[in-house]
Amino acid sequence: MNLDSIGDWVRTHYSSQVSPDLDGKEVTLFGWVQEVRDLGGLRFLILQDREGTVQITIPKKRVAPEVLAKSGVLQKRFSFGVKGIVKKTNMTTRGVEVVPNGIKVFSTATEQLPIDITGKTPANIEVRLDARPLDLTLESSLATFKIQHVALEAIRSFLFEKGFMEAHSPRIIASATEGGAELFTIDYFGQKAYLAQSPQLYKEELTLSFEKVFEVGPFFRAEESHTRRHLSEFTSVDIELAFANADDVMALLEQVIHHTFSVVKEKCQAELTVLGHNLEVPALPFKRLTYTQVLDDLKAQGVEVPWGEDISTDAFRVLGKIYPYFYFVTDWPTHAKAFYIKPRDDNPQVSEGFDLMFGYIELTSGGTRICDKNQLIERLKEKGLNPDSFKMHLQAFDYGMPPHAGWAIGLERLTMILTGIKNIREVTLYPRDRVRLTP
RNA sequence: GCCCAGGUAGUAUAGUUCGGUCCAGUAUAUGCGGCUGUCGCCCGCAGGACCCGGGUCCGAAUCCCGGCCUGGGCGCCA
Repeated sequence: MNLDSIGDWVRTHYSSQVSPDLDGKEVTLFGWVQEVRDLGGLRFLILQDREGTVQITIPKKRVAPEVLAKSGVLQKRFSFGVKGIVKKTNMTTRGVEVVPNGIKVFSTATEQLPIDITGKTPANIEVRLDARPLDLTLESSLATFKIQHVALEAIRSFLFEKGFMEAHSPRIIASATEGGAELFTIDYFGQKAYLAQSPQLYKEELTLSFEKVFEVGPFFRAEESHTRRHLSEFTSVDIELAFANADDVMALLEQVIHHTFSVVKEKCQAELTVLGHNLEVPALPFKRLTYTQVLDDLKAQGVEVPWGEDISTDAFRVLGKIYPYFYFVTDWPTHAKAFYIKPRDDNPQVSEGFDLMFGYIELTSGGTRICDKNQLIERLKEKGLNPDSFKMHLQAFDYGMPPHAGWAIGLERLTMILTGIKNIREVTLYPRDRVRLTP
């Protein structure tokens, strides 16, 4: 087959911009064949681009022979261009169609696609992920990642507005940031190194200089998790704020969430419709429950959790039924939290750490951090960690570590909530989990 | 790491209970033919599958054993 080059053709419109008021005008469209419906004397092509679809109508007896011939070779997913006249019509759902004067075929596709790109016969998740480049062309996939894009843009602009500086901490690190055994090891020129599980210590150190700092980036957990809400590589939206405590950053967090939901609801109505998701902008403030209150609520539901113990997923599922939307859980037992979380001054058994839950899913965790070096060393020891391993971090506490607090949002989990999609792998372009390393 | 469920055409599934009616049905996709207003187009025809290996049996998609692969739950967490 003879393929065409773009030549002097320049896209004039995306599919979504082809509107009835362009009636009679010539447009140049680039995209892919989503569907061909051939009725004999009449052929319909659905051109898809990243913004949507538009119908190309070919009345076989009334177009130039070369246009007819070109339109005849087109199959699903062929990349092509159309130069044609917009026609206002009540025969299509969009109210427009394009009758081509010229067609260019840029590239072909296999006859039998691995998944149904029109969404009539949906494929299972592993089939979709194996064919991810194609799967991402589905309107539902595009809608998902458009929403994630808009959400992240909203978060960034909100934080910029509040005076935060964006930072980039290392992914390759020399020792465990939080002391867990859940790090991936790598060979760093013969030296043992790790992939960062969080930017926690670096962003704390940056409060010395930047004061208000955030980072968006991938982090790595070598946990053999097998659930619909865990990844080996996930994207964290991390902030740290100097001269602030948990209450301050909780207030900031709920504003960020509120803003993000508002922007997505406003800008992504079409995408939400494609996904069939009705997004509610949450009312502020979010409910604040102490750990102890949560235990009482659970007890009332017949779920006994001894004070001091972690709350199991099953227990959170019960709690999520009582509080199906956003809620904070505060005042966690100190020993249940990471070493850098500050114990309360009035009751050291209880910490200033918090989680932001959505139903049973933990979306964010954060808290006031310890800024006193000796206290931090004590907490390291209590956690069974060796302060010597944290020497490089601890030096920051010799240079006037300010009181500070922060949190981390799981971007993929946020996207799940925004889209209503139940599997975290669907909202991740190329997910990495216990068994998946490709594509 | 522990536990559960499952592998049937490109895709999604029926059939597995209680072995024979299944050289495996349906939808969609693909190929060919037809059709001038489709938009889950329609009509006709065609090709296309029981994860792998072993076992039981007259007979295995179905039962048993082993392997491989996948999904999900727990723990952990974002």
